[in-house]
Amino acid sequence: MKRVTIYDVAKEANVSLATVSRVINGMEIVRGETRDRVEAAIEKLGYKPNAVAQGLALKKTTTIALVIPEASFTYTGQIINGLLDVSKIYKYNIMLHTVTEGITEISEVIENIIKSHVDGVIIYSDKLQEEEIAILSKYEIPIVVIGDKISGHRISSVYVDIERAVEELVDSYLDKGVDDIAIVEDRTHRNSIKKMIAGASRAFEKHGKVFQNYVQIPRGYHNSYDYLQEYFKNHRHQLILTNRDSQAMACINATKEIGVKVPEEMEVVCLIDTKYNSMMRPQLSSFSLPSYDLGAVAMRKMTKMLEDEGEEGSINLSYVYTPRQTTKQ
Amino acid sequence: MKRVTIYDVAKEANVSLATVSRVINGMEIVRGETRDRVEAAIEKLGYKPNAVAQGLALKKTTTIALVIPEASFTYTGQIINGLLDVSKIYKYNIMLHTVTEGITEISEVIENIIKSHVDGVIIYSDKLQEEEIAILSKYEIPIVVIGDKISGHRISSVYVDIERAVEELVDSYLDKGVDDIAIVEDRTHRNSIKKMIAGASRAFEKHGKVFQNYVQIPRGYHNSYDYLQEYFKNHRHQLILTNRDSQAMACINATKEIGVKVPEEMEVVCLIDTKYNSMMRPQLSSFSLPSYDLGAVAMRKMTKMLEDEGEEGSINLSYVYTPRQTTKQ
DNA sequence: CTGAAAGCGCTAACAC
DNA sequence: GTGTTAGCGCTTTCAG
Repeated sequence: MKRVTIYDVAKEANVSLATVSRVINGMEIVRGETRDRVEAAIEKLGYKPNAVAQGLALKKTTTIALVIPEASFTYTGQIINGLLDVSKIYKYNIMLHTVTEGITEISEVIENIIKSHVDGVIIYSDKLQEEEIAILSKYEIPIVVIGDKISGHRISSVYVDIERAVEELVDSYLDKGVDDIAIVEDRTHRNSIKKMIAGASRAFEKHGKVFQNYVQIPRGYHNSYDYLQEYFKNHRHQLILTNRDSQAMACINATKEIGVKVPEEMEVVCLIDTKYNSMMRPQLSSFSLPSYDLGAVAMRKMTKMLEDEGEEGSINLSYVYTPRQTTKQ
Repeated sequence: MKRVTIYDVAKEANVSLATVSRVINGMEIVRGETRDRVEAAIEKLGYKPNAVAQGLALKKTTTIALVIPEASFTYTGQIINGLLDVSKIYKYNIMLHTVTEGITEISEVIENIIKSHVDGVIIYSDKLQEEEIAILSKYEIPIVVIGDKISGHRISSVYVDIERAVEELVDSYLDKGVDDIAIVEDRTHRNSIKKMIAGASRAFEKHGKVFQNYVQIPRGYHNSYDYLQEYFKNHRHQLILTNRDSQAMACINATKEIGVKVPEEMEVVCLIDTKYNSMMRPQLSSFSLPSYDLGAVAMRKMTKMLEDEGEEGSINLSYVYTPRQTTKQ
């Protein structure tokens, strides 16, 4: 079937293409009888407006680009779900881009996005590339950043204050006299880890102490598991903080085989968990960061920026700490 | 910064826009000196070709639409990764669409895709909507279906023969005299379940028996867990087959609390697992369907269809059964 | 209320 | 080799 255009419809309905354009755009000024005729023609021909041509004429593509780190969608999946649900409401399409350290040059992705003429871009990346954002800004593309507090001209953000979360938790432990606290520092989420450490440091400082325990583990469950098994042979901590549930599980599984009891001898808390947490034993105490909301709110913010110019700002989403079986109380 | 167009570049370089078009498309016929001048202008102005305009002129958007069920990216995530890696190589953009029963009308998504004028669409959906495929075909949009064997004019597919996988497994158990075998029938993956049952049925038939055990569970881990706990109070099976690792875990956790020993008293095998399988105890015996490859091969197939017309066909990807701790041997 | 025509940015013959 | 020009399909003044 040859793609039918607005001309075909116009001819069929015996009107000009301008009129057809008016009815597909729901303009009220078209006379009822004419409208019916056009709609009949559209129906008969199976006409669908060409979004590409509309995009050209309107300088507006109604699609926004989403940039995420590839790898485990276990975490980003929820963000995507939130984003898509909202994008559906506002009729935006989503162009998906992933960046993988070493594999995908982020600059290529940015280049691509610029060429695409998307209406905006939502970036969720652990390592926020100032430089890339600057380029996008130069082309005046509205940006919403997920996970980092940052704002500016045509730039908004949605984030969770990880630093404060960790600070509060560590603070409460220090109050109880627990001060052998360690943060597992994976290679994949440097930025988050930095914030976690900053939060812990602040809490320690408040107690006149200095925080310095971070355990650097290699990437991937198996590697970190092996590493941790070795590590725990001659290290012990009262509380371990990790970024992801998988890392927390690696710690727990590694110590289990050496006979360390969780939570009696070692407590464990992670920032982000997945649905698998409810299937695992012990169930991890976690902050359950609101992933779905991060996505949904980011998309909502984007639509606002697109509709009423100058709606920039950063939104701080709240978290809920949920103690489960890996902490004492 | 006002978006610079091909005209601006042409003026800056003192050539016609046709020449600029030639150099950005890498046509060799441009004289070296001219090319340099144009490239200098492009660089100076920060010009990026407008993909929308190119799309209109070429009737080719170099973007393909991906349709997946929303919800758990834990499984589809790998498919997406495979797809994106390949799409990067061939310079295609991915438009992400999700369909959720009850929330998103699939017909709306299809409508959207048609308007977008994508070059092709890759569909991964448990319930393959013949009707939707028919509509896409009508508009002559090349399709690659993931997970179902189907092909036709401009339609290809990439799948794993689940039916055979289950048949072989069940057959081997029947050979050993184990015949109290049940399949967990979740509400979410009807199509897969149908194939699993078909496979089991064939094996049973071969042994002069008839398969009839399917346990219908509700959606979601908690619901199914509760349901199964009730169920196992007065039902026992020697072997349980599930679609996802989460469902297998629900069975295991539900029976554990009643004192059923896995794998001694009950064996469990799932079709698809995730990275969490290596963290859980017991580790599930599984088929580990090649999710990443499904995505990668599907995308590769799509590029082939797009380049050389008439490359349709269906590709059967192989699986590997990996016995772990939930089966006896 | 409807039509004619210019223009969105780029490609692809077709001339020169 | 390089420029001219006619579209690609749609929106949007501006007339009528």
